[in-house]
Amino acid sequence: MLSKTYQPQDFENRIYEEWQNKNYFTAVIDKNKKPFTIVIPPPNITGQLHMGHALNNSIQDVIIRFKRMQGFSALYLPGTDHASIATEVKIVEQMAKEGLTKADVGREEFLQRAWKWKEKYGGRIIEQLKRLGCSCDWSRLAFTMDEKCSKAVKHVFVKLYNKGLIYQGDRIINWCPSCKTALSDAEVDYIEQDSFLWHIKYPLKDGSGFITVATTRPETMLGDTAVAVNPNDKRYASFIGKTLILPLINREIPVIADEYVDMQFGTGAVKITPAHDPNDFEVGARHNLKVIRVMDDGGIMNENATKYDGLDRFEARKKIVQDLKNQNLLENIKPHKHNVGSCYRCGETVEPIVSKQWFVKMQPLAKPAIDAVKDKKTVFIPKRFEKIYFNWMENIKDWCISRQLWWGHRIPAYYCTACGKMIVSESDIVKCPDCQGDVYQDKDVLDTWFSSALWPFSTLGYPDKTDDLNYFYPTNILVTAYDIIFFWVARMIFSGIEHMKELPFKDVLITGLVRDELGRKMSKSLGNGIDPLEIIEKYGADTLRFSLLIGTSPGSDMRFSYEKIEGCRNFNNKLWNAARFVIINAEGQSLPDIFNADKNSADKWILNKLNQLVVDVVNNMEKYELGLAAAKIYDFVWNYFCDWYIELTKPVLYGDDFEKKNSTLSVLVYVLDKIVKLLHPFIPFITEEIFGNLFACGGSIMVEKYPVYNPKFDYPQDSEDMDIIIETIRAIRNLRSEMNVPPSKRILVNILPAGDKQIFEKGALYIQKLANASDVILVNNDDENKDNITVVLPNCKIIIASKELIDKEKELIRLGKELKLAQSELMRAKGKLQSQGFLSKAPKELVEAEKQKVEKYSLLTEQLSKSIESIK
RNA sequence: GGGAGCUUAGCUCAGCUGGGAGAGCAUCUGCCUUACAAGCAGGGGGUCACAGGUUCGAUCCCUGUAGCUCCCACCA
Repeated sequence: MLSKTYQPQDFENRIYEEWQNKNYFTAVIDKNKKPFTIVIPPPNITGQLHMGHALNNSIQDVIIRFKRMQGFSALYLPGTDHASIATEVKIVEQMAKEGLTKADVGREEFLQRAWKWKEKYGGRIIEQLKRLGCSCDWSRLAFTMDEKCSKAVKHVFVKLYNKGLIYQGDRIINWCPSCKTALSDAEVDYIEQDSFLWHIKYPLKDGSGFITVATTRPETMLGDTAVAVNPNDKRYASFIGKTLILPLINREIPVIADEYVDMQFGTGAVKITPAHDPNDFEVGARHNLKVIRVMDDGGIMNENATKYDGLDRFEARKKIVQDLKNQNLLENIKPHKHNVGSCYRCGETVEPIVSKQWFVKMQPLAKPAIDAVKDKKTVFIPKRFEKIYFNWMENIKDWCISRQLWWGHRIPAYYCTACGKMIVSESDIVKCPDCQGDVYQDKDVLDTWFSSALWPFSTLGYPDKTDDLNYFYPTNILVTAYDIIFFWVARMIFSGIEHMKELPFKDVLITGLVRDELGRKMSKSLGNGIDPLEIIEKYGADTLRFSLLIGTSPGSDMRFSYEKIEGCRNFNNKLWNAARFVIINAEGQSLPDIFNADKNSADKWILNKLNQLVVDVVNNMEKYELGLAAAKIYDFVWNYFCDWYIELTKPVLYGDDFEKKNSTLSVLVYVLDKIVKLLHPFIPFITEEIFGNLFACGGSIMVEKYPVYNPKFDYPQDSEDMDIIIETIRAIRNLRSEMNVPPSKRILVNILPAGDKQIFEKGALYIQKLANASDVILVNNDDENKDNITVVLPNCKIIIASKELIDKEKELIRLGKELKLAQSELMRAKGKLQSQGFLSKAPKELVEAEKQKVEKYSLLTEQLSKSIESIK
């Protein structure tokens, strides 16, 4: 027996265990079934479940459960990401507490610690996903650094290297002085900061004057190897080719001309520091300038900085500015806002520096990846995100993939200590193949996203041609937030094309961000994050899932709100109690088969509405319009099934005709069964619990069929008739309320049908019970008694003769209101029909409908006026 | 500098290809009616940001304006 209120804590965990024990999550390769695959965006092993995960995985789970119920062999492949930098930062922090550094423990021990850490904490988020109810195939749980994925990484690296798409080179890259590693362009966040534009005088060697340059980073001047001006700049024409003396260092540097210089900005003269600025690096390359690094990997000035050697870069800046001032070389300091790049992991200001790194050549990979999306082989939902994708792909630069970290996939390149030869190899190398000399492996590891890019196929066994890969690839849909389109989605697309010759997924469903109640991004630093687990504890996973899904739309951010959570909890409670009603009544009865049952008009009405709902919902689900689908079911359950159908069954259930009772019960059970099946993907636990109690057959709703349209239960006429009865009940209730009739008071209701009398004959009992009437009498004509209150509806006239209940004034006001409404409707319809354009161009049905409205409302107006007259 | 999104009831938001504005919450009135007070019945509340255009007809399509938000670029 179900408890009186919905208590998710009583069953969620138990049900999840049952599902696992029965292996319902394990996808089976079945040639008779179509596969449907989703690979999880692997959460970082450092992570704990946050609202973003909760949203993202709820969506994936809804889709996979829906497809599973539709008969697909549905695989929801879970896994975690080693998160190179993020994890390494954690380990370093952990060691710092023991007073240790990476250098102290060395690579081996560091990695041991990292693996230990992974074993201890890497599974946290997996357990949390289980609490959420995710039906992931845990037997296929993957990890970006497991054997399978590592094999794929090495294979791909070697393949791309041999193809000339991976190369090593001295290039300017983003460097994090805190993490002490190179970063890709995508890993740098730009934050606007208030700073200054320092104007510095660079004297000419011949003593004939000076050029003033403007810079935001005076400390880099120590690495200047030229000053550039625009070739069209008349102010500086005579300076081009002359030599300057770099202050503080006294290096001779040339004045060069380059189109890159914007004449409008600053002084129109730019100091060129090829080692510490990406643009300057380009200019330097064009003019064969020397590249002089003045900082080390920790952001400390080096020996090239002469007397500033050993100073932190920001200390050096202060000192240099002071020294320039003292030498009278500082012409001006202007406040200036500019964007400063910072490390996306630690927030430290990144330093562009020239360094030897590994790169992926992007042009050849990007081209087919752009075409594929243009050809709609992969579709973004919503579509607008395709622009973001194109924009990035079309302007892509080579991808810096080497990281000076220890936690990650080691680059499979080896160097011979004897002959210096470099060997790139999938298998481990111990001796140089040329000279048999000792070799050592490249010390760097790969960007985390290098392995993530292979995720849709590395997890299925690539490069081996496994059965899984053959059956489950390509995957069907990728569900992810918009903030990792560049990091991940784009890279998976070109990787899938390059290595599998097939796109990794058909659809990309982009989710929005879950913001806090004030609309702010949830973040650690703000401390405004809401823990999904706390919500699950208190309200249940189903409630959390439903609140994240109902009424939301792809790609747009949503606001978390406790009000919504409670609303969804209330819905679950409503569903729970509706189920309780059905189960209490149906228990122990032997019910007739639904197809043979003798169905009354209410039964037919709800079956017809259910059919419409099923069609709508499946349609929405197929298009991944989960928010709409959920809202429609919610509406049906509450406003049709509970508020009307259950109430309509009561006169039958509390009557004494057993046959009718059992027929109605069979419909109640049938509809409830479909409801919980429709809802199961969204709220899997409560629906399973109800299903189990409803049928007590030991089966699981998880493996039941998703509802489909049933042509046997199409009852358009009965449905329309019942709508009329409902409308009539509403009108009476409305009248009672406006007339202040106490709920306990029963009133006699006369009804004069406007058309088909049968509708009301069939519906009289419903009207009586639901409108609290002492009796309902069908009359043939209106006696127009002045003491009657009448309500004119399109299909009938309600006449109530209880004059003691009537307040004449109120009744006149009410009738006046109705008359006004009817008149405005009449005008509207007439107006439409007067337009020649409408008559000739609008669809015929619409014109016909308007004509009928004119008829209907003229009649209504006439009758209402009569009523008003009669009361007066 | 380039691009995207948003602006709908007091609040939070839906509204799929143009054919009479919706939900939840809040609010007001009345109800402990034997599934549910986490509830029931009824009510009030909107120039769909603004201005043009296309159309017989625009919340929806086009153009422009304003405000807010975000992404990309990185003029030193």
